[in-house]
Amino acid sequence: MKGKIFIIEDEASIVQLVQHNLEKEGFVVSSSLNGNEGLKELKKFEPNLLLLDWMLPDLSGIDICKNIRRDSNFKSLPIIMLTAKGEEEDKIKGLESGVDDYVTKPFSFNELSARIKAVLRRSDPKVVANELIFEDLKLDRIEKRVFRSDKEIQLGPTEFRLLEFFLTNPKRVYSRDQILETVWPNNVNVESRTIDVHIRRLRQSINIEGKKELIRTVRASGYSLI
Amino acid sequence: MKGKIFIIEDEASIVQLVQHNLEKEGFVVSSSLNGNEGLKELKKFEPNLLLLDWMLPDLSGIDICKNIRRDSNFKSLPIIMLTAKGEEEDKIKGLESGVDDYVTKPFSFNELSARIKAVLRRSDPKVVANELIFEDLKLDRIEKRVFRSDKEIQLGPTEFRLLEFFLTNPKRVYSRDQILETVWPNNVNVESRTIDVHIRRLRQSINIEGKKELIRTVRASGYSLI
DNA sequence: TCTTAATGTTACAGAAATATTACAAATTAA
DNA sequence: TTAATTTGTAATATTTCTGTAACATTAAGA
Repeated sequence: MKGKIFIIEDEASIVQLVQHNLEKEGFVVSSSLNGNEGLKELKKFEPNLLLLDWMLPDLSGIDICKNIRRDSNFKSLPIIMLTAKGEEEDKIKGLESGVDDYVTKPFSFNELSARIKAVLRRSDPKVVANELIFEDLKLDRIEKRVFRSDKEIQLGPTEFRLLEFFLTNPKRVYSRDQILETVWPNNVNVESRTIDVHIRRLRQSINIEGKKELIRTVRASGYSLI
Repeated sequence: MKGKIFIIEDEASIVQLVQHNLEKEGFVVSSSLNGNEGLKELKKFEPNLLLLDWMLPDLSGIDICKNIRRDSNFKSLPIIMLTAKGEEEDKIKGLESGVDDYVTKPFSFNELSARIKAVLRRSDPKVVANELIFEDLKLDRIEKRVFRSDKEIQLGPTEFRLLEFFLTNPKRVYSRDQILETVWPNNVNVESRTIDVHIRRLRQSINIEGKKELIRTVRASGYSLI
């Protein structure tokens, strides 16, 4: 079950872009171009998260923030602030007014999306997918646990990330280079053969007696989750 | 759903040729003959991929590239660089400025098209066709799987490429030389009779009981997919 | 029908890719 | 600090794939 997101932001183009993409991801979205009205609508809408522009024509983002925090119904509403580059970042960072995160414009939708999910995951795990599931394999991103057929499996950090990666796109074949780029921290240089070893370790961990192999080797191409 | 492609290239004849052919293939294409303007238009256009000339009158391709990579909205926009022959290939190859591929002029449209699709397939699989289908034969380029009448078939790497090749132009007859050029990695020398053997292996794999032969021998000419 | 060139088929050795193992260095926990 | 875990790599084993040569079969024209 995806959650509800409210946007208060005066640049219509941004609202449009974000709203459209979030809806495509399954969120229910409502928005306002204006601070005062936005506040009212927001309280009717009861979102799981608020995207809030820092600089609005009528009310400043900060004022809205404070207003919200005073209202016992919304005291713990997660807020992500949208700020223009260089816009007193320090103030916002240090801000104890209860902003959960902030994103500086211009931002890519993917970046924003990732932040939203990260915040929701912490504050309201129900509304965001924390579990990646494929067949009888389950990975919980919050609890950092992995299960095969309801039996918990112990993985090292790298094997965990590797499995997480495969689970985001089951069946798709990834080359060793693609795996390296995504699973390993940037600018780390490891031999591409190293991946074989981690694949082996992952296989060994997730293959329990009597269940089928889940990682497929595609010669000359790479690996995939079946 | 095909994607959007933007072209920045000052030779009008090239732009025309490429734009026309890409549109014929179903892409939405926009272009600019000029670096500075191109940058602006590009950001409005929001393409899935950029074709970028290496040498432009005003800005160099490299500068554009850097500009794009600094903009968080376009940080991961795939870029294919167009370069004249011998034009500091090494620099471009070694380039860490985030070019995804490059094509040297003069190039055939087919070559360019193939590169574009290969890059898109990695970065943005939604916008490019991943399944090649002919009668009851299906090849999935992302999952690297082949099915005949919904029954999965196991192929070695070369047989996979060979079938992929035939599937891009069913019914067309290819000579052994054409097959060699396209299916085998460049600068590899193999006997042309070797192809017969691979055809045999491919036939053996894709011919399932009760279904008709799919590869046709055209004496003195070559082979085709029926 | 005979001849011949082209294609089909088979088997096999070497090559290439992947799997496995062991170990030392690096990291983390105790 | 020591102990335990995790990581990357190199060395080795195993598997799978490739190209070729040798021989078989087929098709088409003389």
